[in-house]
Amino acid sequence: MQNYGDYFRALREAKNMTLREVEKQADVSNAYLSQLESGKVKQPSPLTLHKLSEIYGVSYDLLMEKVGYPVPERKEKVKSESGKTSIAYRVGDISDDEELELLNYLKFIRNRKK
Amino acid sequence: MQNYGDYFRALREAKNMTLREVEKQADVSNAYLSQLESGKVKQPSPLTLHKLSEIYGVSYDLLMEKVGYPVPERKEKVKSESGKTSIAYRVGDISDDEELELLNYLKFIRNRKK
DNA sequence: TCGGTTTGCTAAGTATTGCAAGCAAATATA
DNA sequence: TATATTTGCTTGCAATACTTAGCAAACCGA
Repeated sequence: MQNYGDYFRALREAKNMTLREVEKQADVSNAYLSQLESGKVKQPSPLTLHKLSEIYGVSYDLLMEKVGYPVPERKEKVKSESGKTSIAYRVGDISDDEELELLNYLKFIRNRKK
Repeated sequence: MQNYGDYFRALREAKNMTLREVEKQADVSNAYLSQLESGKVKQPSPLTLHKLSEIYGVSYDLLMEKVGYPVPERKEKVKSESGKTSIAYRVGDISDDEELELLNYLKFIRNRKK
């Protein structure tokens, strides 16, 4: 995993693009791209990876994983009508009692504001 | 959220943890955590966010989005004018301000019975 | 009250991301 | 051949993530 620079270079060359072409489209300097491809960059920022993923047509997740960032779990359950998952999702794990109190408090907040 | 430092602080206090407790579990210095919570850090690394997400029991995705990193594409993800993920995707109809209030109230709840 | 411990914070330092400028070799154009 | 342009690369720099060391106030038991 030391040499994902080669991987980025392969992606670019597969698209027959020059460093300066990628620079223009991704708004990332050709200097930095060169460093990236020669293994002199350890962990490019998620934003940079996101731009490159769009240009090269590979998934953002894949690039995140390539450079060693934790990758979000896919099976995250995220939606609920009752609001339980939703509140825990934003506030952290909570007990049923706490959930009830929070929902009541949320109601209080909203009535107060009116 | 402009100052997500408050959010991280609320998460920690809702768990009744000290900076040094989080430091131990996350292997992130208490000094840096303090800077993070007081808004002196712009974009903590994905690895740091991942560790904190596990300790605080919130989703890694949520923290990534909070600090402004691109989040992996999801099926029906819709962007609002502000660029943030829309309410339709976000679970529950909870604003950032409400979220902070809920976290602070949760902290109150948990300290109350001691 | 006193001495130790806890807690949050700041200061200073290291390492890395990413950029602007510019160099050297290859390639194109005359 | 001679000149200009393209291409990848290196150097020096600013910004920032993150650490170690340590300070000041609050806390706590004797």
